Formats: sequence, structure tokens, C-alpha cells
Amino acid sequence: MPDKETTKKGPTVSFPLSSPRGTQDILPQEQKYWEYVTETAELFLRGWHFQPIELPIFEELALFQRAVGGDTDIVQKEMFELKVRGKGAHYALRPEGTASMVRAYIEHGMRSWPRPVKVFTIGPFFRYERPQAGRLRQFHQVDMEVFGSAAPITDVEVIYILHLLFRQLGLEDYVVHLNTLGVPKERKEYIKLLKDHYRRNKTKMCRDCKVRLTTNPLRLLDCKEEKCQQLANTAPRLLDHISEESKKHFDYVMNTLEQLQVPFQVTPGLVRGLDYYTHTVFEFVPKVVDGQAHATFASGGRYDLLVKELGGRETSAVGAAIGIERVVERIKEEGIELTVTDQPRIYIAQLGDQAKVVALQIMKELREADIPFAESIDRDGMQAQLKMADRLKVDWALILGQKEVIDSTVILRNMESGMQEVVDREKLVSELQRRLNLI
RNA sequence: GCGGCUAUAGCUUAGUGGUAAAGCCCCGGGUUGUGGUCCCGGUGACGAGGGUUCAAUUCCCUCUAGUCGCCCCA
Repeated sequence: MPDKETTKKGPTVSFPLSSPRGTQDILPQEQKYWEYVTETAELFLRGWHFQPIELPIFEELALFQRAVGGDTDIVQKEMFELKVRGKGAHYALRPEGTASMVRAYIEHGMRSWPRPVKVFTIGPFFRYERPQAGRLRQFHQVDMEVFGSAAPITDVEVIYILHLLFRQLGLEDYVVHLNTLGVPKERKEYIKLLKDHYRRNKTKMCRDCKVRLTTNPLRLLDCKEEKCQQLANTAPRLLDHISEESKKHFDYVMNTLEQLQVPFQVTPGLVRGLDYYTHTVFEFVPKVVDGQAHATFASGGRYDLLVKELGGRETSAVGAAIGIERVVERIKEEGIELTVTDQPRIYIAQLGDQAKVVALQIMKELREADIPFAESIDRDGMQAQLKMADRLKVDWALILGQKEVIDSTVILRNMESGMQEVVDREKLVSELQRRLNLI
């Protein structure tokens, strides 16, 4: 093992020295945010009796095509397909969680589990697209699903749980955008009306919207161009064209969210990019003054037809996904302070070969006693080691040299006051526990 | 898939048509077993390729990467 890093550059490398486009290394400094979100979410969901599931990160390509929708952008241009030897692209990295969840639900006969079936998973997801702010090729989500309830109170429950979770994380500056998509039949009829409206006003539309008219008409309502917004304001509203039943469902959701004091607003332009939604859809969006239209950090909705679509029995369901990177972004943005838990309390400084051996034995004991410590056992010289101790902001430094080894003692140095005392080795751990208030 | 911007040490930046400076970080030292300030020293970089030129990190082109935006999404 060389004790210095190579001074000269190694042989010229031909492979890239950066993580693949759109991926990130989550470094130690970043971990505290990461763990804060994932651990809180996991505890929280378990508390609400959501059960954990681990799913493969790739599936048959056909599953996503069927579940997400063959015409959606996700399938059309963002699918991370896997080439398999000798076969075509049979697999794809998962772009979202619901498809796999539904597949697992059907495959393992969860319809016979006590209802509703509440499950969640946390992990990486993949979309092959150009990275930019808040958009990665590998990103991470908490995915939660509730199977077996058609009642609107379940839509409310999911939104409410998310809201409480974000509040617990300390987030405050957001609104829930809410909309209903009715059922496919209602939507289809409505889209016809919508297209008619826009066709009549084709001259007043922006170029993008002319494309949207054929590819994604519901998005027309969402356009930021001023002239298009005026058109959107006069456009027929889906709410006026859905059935009584659908309307009742949505009214219930709105009323109940209001009673629960969840901050929401109805956003007719909210349509979601996946085909499987019915009735309620929602997005948690930061209340930023300008731009940042797509900083949505959680979203979801009801999908009553998907289980059947994928070959199961008709089963109503509601689900949601939390974008971990985006939540972390919000936490930083809102300046939420995290308590660091991995801070070492002790630094072990040693002098001489004998002391190094004893130091390792002491570290073993500290570990067993759950006392977090830091060290640089390879280092010689007291000055350098105490500098380290100082930088690491430990409470105590243990000093261990020739003399202490012979006497079977350790010097305990308080890093704040500089006071030192000699402690018997056998009493070291209990002394530290007492001083660190660990017992 | 399309467009804007950027590309100098691990990080943040400076600078020049003749191969480059600083701060932070890292390593060593400031008399031989003691930190926080300070002082001294050290390692370490012009994304890649091509062109113009006596000479390019500096000018031009291409590529690559990063970043931001469009589309769309977590």
C-alpha cells in the first residue's frame, strides 16, 4: 500500500471519469439529507401500516408499455431499454413504480390479503432523457399504493398522509394541485369538445399548442403563452362534462381535504403524463413565486382500471410517488436544519507501535459500546493527531503512548477545556459513557 | 429530439499567442508525547481532437462533458 497518492497521472485512461450522464454520486455530506428523507418516510409509512416491498429495477418492457401507455412520452422517448443477448429489447429499467406494484399485486394474489392492501417501496427509477434542474436519468422515489378501495376517502387518505409526512419533514411552502380526470369515456368525449374549441381558434394558438392539439390535447390547458391561456380560460371544462358520479367523487375529495386543512387548489390543467389515471390526480408543488413550474416533488392519483388492464380482477387503487431528490432540494431551499447523527465524539491518538495495538483494542471496545469515534491509526506525531481531533470536533481525545501502555491507563483530554486526566483502561468505556451521557 | 451558456488543481477563482497564479482542502515541518490562531515548505490543472501560427491553455472548427431552458416528468 503506497503511503502517498500517486504523484503522476496514471496511464491515459480511455473511459470516462465521471458518473454517467444524469446520474449522481450521493456523497457523505449529502447522505444526511438522503437518510433524513428515506428513513422518515419509511418509519412514517410503516406507522400508517404500509408494508414494504422490494421490486426488481427492471421489468418486461411490455409491462410498462401496457401500464403507462404506449403513447405517453415516458414510453415513447424516455424508456431505458435493456439489450439482451440475442434478443431484442425485452426489458426496460423501471420508469415508475406503479406498473411493477400492480404486476406484483396480481402475481402474488394480494387480492386475498386483508383489504385495503397498502404497500410501499423506496429505490431508483430511470428515464432516458436530457438531464436538467430536478431531472435525472437515475432518480429515486418512495412509491406507495393502496389497492382495493374505490372510496374517495382513500384518495383523501393518501394525500393527507403525504401532507403529514412533508409537514413532519419540516416542509411548509407547498400547495397540492388537484384535479379529476373522470373515467376514460368521459375524458374522451371531453377531449373532443376541447379539440373543437381549439380548432375553431387555431390562429390564436402558439406553435407548441398546435402540436399538442394532436399529441396531447389535455396539455393545451397548461400552456404558459398568454394567448393560449386566454383560450384555456374560455375552453370547456372537464368538470362540467363528467358524470354525476365522477363529480360526486371529486366533491367528496375536495370537501374532505378542506376539513383536514390540506392546502390545495383545483388545477384544471393538471393531467399527469400517464394513461392509467382515473378520477383524482394530484401534485405537491412548491409555492415559488416565479417559474419552476416543474418542481413537483410528489404526485399520484387514482387508477381504478389498471389492475384489470394488466390481467387482474377489477381492483380500484390509489397511489403516489415522492421524488426524493426533489424533496431534498426543498429541504435545503426551505433551510431546514438537520441534526447530524454520525458525528464522532471521541478521537484516539496514539504514539508508538505498542500504543497502536492497544488503540485498536480500545476502538473495538468503543464500537461494542456504541460510542462513535474517529482515528488515524496510521499517523504518527501528537500534533498532527490533535489537529485532526480538533477538526473533527470531538468532545474528547484519548491519548495513548508508551507510558500509558505500561501503566494500563489512558489520558482523557477534554477538547474544549484542554483539561486532561488519567483513567484506568478497564474503566475507560464506562467513564466515556458517563461523560457523553450515553447511559 | 431541439436551443442557450460553460469547460484552468479535489473545490472556488485569476491569467497569458511563448505551457500558468491564488485562496480553501490535502501532505510535511515549526527541536524530539499535545489541537484550535500563526509561520514555512510540498503534491496537484489549462476536457479531447483538428486547424491557423515559428509557437496555442489563450484564436477558429468539431467532438465530449456539465449546466440551464423547450418538450415532458419525480
